[in-house]
Amino acid sequence: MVHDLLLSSIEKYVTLGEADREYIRSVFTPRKFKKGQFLVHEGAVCRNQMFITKGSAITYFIDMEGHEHIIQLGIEGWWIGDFQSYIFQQPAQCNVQAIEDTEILEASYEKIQKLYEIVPQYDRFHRILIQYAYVAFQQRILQNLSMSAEDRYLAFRGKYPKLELRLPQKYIASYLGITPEFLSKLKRKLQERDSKRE
Amino acid sequence: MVHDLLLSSIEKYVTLGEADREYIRSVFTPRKFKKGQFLVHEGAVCRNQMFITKGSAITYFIDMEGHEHIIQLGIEGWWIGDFQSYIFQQPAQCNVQAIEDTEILEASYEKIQKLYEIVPQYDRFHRILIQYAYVAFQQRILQNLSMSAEDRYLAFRGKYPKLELRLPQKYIASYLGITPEFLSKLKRKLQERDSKRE
DNA sequence: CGTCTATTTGAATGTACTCAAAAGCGGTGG
DNA sequence: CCACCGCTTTTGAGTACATTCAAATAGACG
Repeated sequence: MVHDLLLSSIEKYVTLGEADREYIRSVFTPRKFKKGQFLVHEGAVCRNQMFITKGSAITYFIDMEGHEHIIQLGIEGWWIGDFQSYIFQQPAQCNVQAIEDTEILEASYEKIQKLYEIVPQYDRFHRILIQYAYVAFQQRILQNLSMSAEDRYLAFRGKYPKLELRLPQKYIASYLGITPEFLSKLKRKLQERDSKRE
Repeated sequence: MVHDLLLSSIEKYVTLGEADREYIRSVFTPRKFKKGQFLVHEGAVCRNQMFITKGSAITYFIDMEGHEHIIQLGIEGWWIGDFQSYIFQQPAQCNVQAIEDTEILEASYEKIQKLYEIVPQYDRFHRILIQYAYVAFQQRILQNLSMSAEDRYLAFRGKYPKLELRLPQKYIASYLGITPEFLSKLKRKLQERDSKRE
């Protein structure tokens, strides 16, 4: 039911027995957030592993000039949180906020530690998850270093067509590392180019 | 002797017994590279975990315009390689190259898998290493998104004063995501500002 | 319907890049 | 030991990509 998306997401990477599934279900509890609510506040410790089952959320950082920069964004089926804060159980540099009305499954750091012991496959899963997250960050650094804003936007659209439609443009701009104004101009330029082609 | 730096680097994060140390020593074998030699070639699989005991090396990516972009740089006491290629044992997108005459300790993927079983503390160590690497990438993304080239350069100098002195400027520029010409201009501007202050 | 926020548009500006050329530096061979 | 070669760094002029600021327009929500 509620946990199906979570379990199938885990089982993409590791094989679980029915007992494992049952235990994982017992560890993760549902929670709802209204649009705009905070899943994690800057300065607080991110105490939970959080998996989105409905809606969407962003993790962002506020720099010294007060500008927001989105590190991570996610919709249902994705993990969200301040990973850095969670891993080291230290105060978060980032805020995590719901973009739509959002439902998550969450489990505390302590419960996850225990889960690792009882379901070693989950331990393995978590490691794989970190590795993928690491690789995703590396790709993002490479893109930021080597591609223009236009190319990054096109790559984003290609990779996450669903997000493009659901998230406000300003968040996509922030994720890409450009201003919302410039993204708007980029989009117009691309549209003009498209219409000329016909 | 040769393995001391490696062991003390591991023991910063986990506690080892003498038997553990002995086994780790047996797994890692030394290897030397001349300045300019490749530790890993693009397209080949990065088969080894590599730890620098002397010298320095960079991991870089070549984009479609033929420009190099440095993802990672390291001197003695640092791990180096194409982590993505190593983790998934897939062909590397990157080259890894010695900047000075360099000596490393290396262990194959298979040997490391066995090491995980025999020395569980090494398993734990490796996980911690990935977590730190992940966090470092996140910081780098944040810096690229929120800071000017000048601020990034100053942050780099503050964080890695040793590297600043030993590596050619063009590699530092590439790591920071700017052209060598522009870094040269930045340095002059900073010098002029310093001299005025006196 | 009115308010609040998000998006679009335009003009002026700034940061960083490209290209080209000169200067510096290190290694190598005569 | 010096001269030369190749590579790195510096410098300058012109340019491009992206930002800032301000204002208008469009959408979303109560």
